[in-house]
Amino acid sequence: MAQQTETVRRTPLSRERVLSAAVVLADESGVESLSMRKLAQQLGVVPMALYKHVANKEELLDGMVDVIVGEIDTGASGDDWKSAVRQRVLAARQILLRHPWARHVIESRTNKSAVVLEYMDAMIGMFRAGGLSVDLTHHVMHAMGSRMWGFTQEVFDDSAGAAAEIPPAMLHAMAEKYPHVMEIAMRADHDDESVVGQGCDDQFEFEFALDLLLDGFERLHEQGWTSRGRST
Amino acid sequence: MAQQTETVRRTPLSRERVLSAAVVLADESGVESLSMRKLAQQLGVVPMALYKHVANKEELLDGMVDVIVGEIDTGASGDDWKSAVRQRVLAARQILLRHPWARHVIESRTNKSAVVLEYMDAMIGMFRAGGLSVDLTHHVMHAMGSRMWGFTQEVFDDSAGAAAEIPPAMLHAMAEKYPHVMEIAMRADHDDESVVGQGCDDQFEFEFALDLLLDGFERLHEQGWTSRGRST
DNA sequence: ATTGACAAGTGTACGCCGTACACCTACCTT
DNA sequence: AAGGTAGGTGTACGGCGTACACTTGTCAAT
Repeated sequence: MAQQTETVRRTPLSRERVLSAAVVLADESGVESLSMRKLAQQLGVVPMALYKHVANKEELLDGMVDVIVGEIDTGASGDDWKSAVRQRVLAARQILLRHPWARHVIESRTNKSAVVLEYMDAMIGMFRAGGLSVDLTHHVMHAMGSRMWGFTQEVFDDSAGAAAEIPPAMLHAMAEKYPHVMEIAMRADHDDESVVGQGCDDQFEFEFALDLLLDGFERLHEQGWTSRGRST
Repeated sequence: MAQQTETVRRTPLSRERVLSAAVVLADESGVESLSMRKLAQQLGVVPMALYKHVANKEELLDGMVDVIVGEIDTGASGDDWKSAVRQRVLAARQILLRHPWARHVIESRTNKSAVVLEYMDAMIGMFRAGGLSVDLTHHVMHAMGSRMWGFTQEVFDDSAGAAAEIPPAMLHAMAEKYPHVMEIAMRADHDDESVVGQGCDDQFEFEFALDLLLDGFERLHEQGWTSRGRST
């Protein structure tokens, strides 16, 4: 009678199954509420089972980043380096936008996996192929910062969108205390002759900054930049 | 005999005392190991006592950011807007460097305190005083991102400094897999004719990117920038 | 001098977390 | 048939944030 262990013997765990379940869970309810226990439950397994596939939670997060970075479209393009980089970064952005938690996780990771190193190596290669010197490329990569992953750290919170729900009295008080902030927030909010609509257009802001940087890189490159201001 | 409750009745807690003790603790052992319980112990008090002065841990972190931001030297300068902003940002950087944990905390905060809003308002004011339009200033602030606090998100980890401790065999393997990364890492590492010394010079990288951005802002401003590419 | 309100600090307890460690069990190799 | 091994289990521990009920010390009004 001994029934076949269970109806059909569920598909076994694997590192891949663990990681992608974790990504799904983070997409759904945020990375801050992702726990080994909830992840295990989702997979119909006891928490400790996960530890046969990932060393610990840190490594789980590393793996999740790899999954995301692996999704980035790295289709080659024969364009000039600027367009190539631009295209790659915007492709990364498309992916990152679908996994809002990834921003935070990427920033907090300290070890770089093979997948991440490959991505970075390829991007460095784009600048080098464009003729930028090793040194200039080095600085340029630093200047890119997390923008190479397609996100800005949104220090400048979208105070505009929220303005609608703030009582007028408080709005007035804020306008007195933070006149410049309000000026910008209000403009972004109801500037009817612009495209923005609600709040401000994150995509526009991102491309604005990206192009500013790329143009700056190009200018330095054309001027034959060499460690200005440093002794030879 | 009843001794006077305790030798001398310790100085009472206060929000300020709690916050600055938290800052000290984070400076010493990192923000990730800062807990309400350890903080309480440090203050010679039971954990729940803290909750009379901060609502919860989130608010504690907010308050810690305020302490740091409050330290930033905001001495006015009569210079042109570019130098003024540059000076302010580098002042912020000096403070942030002394509190490495603040980077992460500032980035993860979602609510902006009065102190933070004041800082941002002042910085916006600098651009406006320099004659930049509201729109341009808006985009410029986005482009600054967390650089306005004096830090870059160090996505590009200092692989150079670490290279010294990696066995040559692995170094060789890495050079084959990530040639461009290695090229940069090695150059930054033992480029004897540069100032850099060990690894790469973070301060230089920061100023490089900051100046690139500021120069870009200036150029756009001089060209009378108006929402390029957007319909009127 | 008595009262009583109120702010500050305490003690206990709950539910969550990551994970060490010993165990079982199914399967594969020989 | 024997035994090694990889994958899944169960129990348990110490740490976390914090709810809630409590004592205590202080001071103003009576």
